[in-house]
Amino acid sequence: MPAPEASQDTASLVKRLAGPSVTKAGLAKDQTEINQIIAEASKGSKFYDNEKRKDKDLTERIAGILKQRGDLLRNADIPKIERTVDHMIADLEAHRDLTQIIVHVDMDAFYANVEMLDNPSLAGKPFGVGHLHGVLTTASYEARKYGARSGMPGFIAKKLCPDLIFVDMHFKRYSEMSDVIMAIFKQYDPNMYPAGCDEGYLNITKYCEEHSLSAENCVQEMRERVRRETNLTVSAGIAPNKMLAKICSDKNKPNGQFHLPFDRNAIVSFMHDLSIRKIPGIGRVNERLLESIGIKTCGDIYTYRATLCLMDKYFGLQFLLRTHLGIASNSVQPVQREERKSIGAERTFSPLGDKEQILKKLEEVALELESDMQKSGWAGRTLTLKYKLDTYQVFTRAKSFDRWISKKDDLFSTGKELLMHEWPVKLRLIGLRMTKLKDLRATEDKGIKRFFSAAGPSSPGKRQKIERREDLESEGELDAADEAREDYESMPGYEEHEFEEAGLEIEIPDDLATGASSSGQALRPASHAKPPSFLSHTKPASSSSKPVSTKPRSSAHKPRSAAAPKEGVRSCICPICGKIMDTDNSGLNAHVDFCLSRGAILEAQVQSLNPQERKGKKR
DNA sequence: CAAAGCAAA
DNA sequence: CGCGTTTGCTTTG
Repeated sequence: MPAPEASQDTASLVKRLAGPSVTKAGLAKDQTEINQIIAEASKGSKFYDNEKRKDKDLTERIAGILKQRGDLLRNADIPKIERTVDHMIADLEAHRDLTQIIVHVDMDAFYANVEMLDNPSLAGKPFGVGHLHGVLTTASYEARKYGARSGMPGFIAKKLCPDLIFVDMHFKRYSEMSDVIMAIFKQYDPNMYPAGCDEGYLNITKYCEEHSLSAENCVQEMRERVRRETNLTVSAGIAPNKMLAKICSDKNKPNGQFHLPFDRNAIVSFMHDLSIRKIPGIGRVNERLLESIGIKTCGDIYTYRATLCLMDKYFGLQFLLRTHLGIASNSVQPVQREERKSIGAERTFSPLGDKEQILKKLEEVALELESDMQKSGWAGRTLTLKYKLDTYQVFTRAKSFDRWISKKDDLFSTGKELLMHEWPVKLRLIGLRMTKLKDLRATEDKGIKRFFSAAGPSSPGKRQKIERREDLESEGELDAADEAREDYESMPGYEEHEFEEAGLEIEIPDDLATGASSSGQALRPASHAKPPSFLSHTKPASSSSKPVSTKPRSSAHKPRSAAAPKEGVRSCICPICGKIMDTDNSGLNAHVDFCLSRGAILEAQVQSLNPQERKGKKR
């Protein structure tokens, strides 16, 4: 037993080292001991030092937040604030929608179980999919009992479970099986939303109606079909919205399902004792931030509502209130747009300091990116170089162009240019990412041209976007925009499934129609009720914290490009400058881009007038 | 616009 | 022994 560190709170560091996917388990009896072993195995490494540094940073950040909390609470009219928040809650409650039956389906230890299918001798044995020298993508349930988990480095998993067997990955197989199960799910909801290759969301309201089935029987039947046709098991959660369904699918995993009563009180009490860490969107950092002010469970959110209101900028009051109430989006849609935001490639290697060797890696990455971009038909205007020092510190350097980039030579030379500016460095990872993309395949499907070219939809590529917005009025929840990616042709390398709770695409508040504007809500910064993302650095208290100004300051806000314009064909108005134009969608987009970047540049310039000197260490 | 950081699959 | 990859999004400068 290692003696407690002399320094300070070792607990948070030990927990951090355990990795991000420690959440549920329900398996390993003594997580503490496991965490100790992990910490022990990591000690002395550069990775460990880096985690230690991050942990210290976070601890300091928390100290700053707590200090500010003290200042704010000192001269605040708590009862009044609480009344205000209670109004917000009533408002949210008034919009609760229990009419839709949402299901989250999640394959059990997907990769591992597929491997077991192809190699029955693995049954009952502890094994992990991955290499001893890499990280596990999945661990069999047997292995999980020892604390081995996905995302864990092989050698640590081996330490926890000496008999652990390492099994190679077979993406082709997983993808194949994925197609099979998705096809089954689609029969229950043609609009289902696949969230990765082994899970998805369904709205089975209609199916149940048409087949006179209860939700539970329906899901039971669906799971049984999957098992029959693939010999794989799937767990499911049934609830009135995606967040709840996601949480529920984990409740009786593996090979089980959980049905949450569609009842307000049942839901709120379900949330009451639920750890905030189970909420999709709340990760390790946000968990610690919330815990620092006393919030461990969703029930605690209500207890500390006044504090949260006062510190909305850090914690995202709206999001947390909805979480506390168990309210979230219940909109399930197919994968509604190919609006990809970025495309990139990166690679880790044993630390290198030699220029030629590093440039070689960069070239490989550039080549890979070019190939990917070509394959999927993209070009971009901003290239970002990412590099990780041998100390595990990560940096990014970007450069924008006035033309579209996609060729390897451009990628490489730009990446080199950006990198040379940082020289000398010793790296363990290098990567390139293109943003501000242009869809090379979409140009002629868009806008008016589409009316003339009755060409076959045969292109092997992607679908076009399908915007639709009318349901904005519909009431209840509604996502502003569910993201979705797709073609997992060139699949990444890992997925991290399983038992990690993992996320789901988060729900999106959409302050528009819902709550928000109506009643007098105080304090409503442009803070989306999105997931939290309450990071931000400690900042001076800016005494402006008066949650009592019954006026939502909505106007002075930068027009979020995504929220406004839709498929325009004829004349449209630029949401930024108001100019009226006759152009198609891509024309408008180009103009909007221009407007936005013009504003951003101006802003950036203005701000850089008073330098801030804050660059840090590096080297 | 550029850079850092969080989260999720 | 040697702790991954891809994407999206928010915040800060």
